[in-house]
Amino acid sequence: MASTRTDPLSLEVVELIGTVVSRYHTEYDLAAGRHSLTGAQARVLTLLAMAPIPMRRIAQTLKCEPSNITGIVDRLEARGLVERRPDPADRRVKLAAATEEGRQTARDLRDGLDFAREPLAQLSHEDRVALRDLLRRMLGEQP
Amino acid sequence: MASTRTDPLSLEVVELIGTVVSRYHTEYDLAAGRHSLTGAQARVLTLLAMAPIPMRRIAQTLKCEPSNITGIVDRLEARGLVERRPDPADRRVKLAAATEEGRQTARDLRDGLDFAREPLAQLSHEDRVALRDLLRRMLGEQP
DNA sequence: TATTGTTATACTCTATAACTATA
DNA sequence: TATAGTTATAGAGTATAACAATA
Repeated sequence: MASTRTDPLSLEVVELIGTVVSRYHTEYDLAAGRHSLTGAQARVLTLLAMAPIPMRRIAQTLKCEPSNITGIVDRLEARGLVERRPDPADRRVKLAAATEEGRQTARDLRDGLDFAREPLAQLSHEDRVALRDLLRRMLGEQP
Repeated sequence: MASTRTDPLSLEVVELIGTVVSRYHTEYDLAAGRHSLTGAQARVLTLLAMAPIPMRRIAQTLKCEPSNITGIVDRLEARGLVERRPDPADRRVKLAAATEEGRQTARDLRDGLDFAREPLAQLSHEDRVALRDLLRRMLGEQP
């Protein structure tokens, strides 16, 4: 088998994925902008809409330094989308949690992500099933 | 047919693509970092490695304001990876062009993008052909 | 007048290091 | 002493507005 890094087919797939990434990124930031959120703020809010988590774990999930999260949560908190709560089990920890308004904004954000509409609409149901299975396998998830 | 924005299959595909985007982004920035480049600098350099283009067109391609490009090209130029040239046809225009060292760095950057290695290696040749065709169709390119 | 690139400004994100309050 | 969160700082990316040179 040819190397996964140099054969023309793999290079083309990587380039196509690069195009998808660029397009997804553009539309994600657009959707965030409609709610006056930056991309980073939207990602944190989406995370917190699922469950309250400690500041440090937000940083781990987003792969950035914990000190950055302070400012991002500050700005989300100033807008009433997020709040900090004490952790009864460890008084050092602060749990960041989405407010009801924050959860609603997260839902709007997801529903407003146009990515699903235009590019995905090019594919039939069968195509989407095939794409889902390929992506699952590629990412090493369960079938 | 169910809405492309709300049916469970499409939502899962969008989520899977989100995971791919996150992973691609992480590895792209890692590859750029190995050359002491930021993501934005790496994207501009990759673009200029193909052909010299006016400052304004870089901004259009990257979907940002032209004023931002000044600083990014400044930093690439300070490292000898890029140079500004006059456009003989229009003295207002400056053409940004990769130097030989810049083109070599762009090649190293592409070859060092590990994305092709790990996730794509999970797929057989036939799988990659199928993925390529689905992505092409999704992005509205020629078969 | 319109366009190209730049400068100036302000905000956000990012990493690093030092600090505080807990553990 | 170790850890969680914060503050302070500096660099980079971003948008906006105003400017000089050229068309």
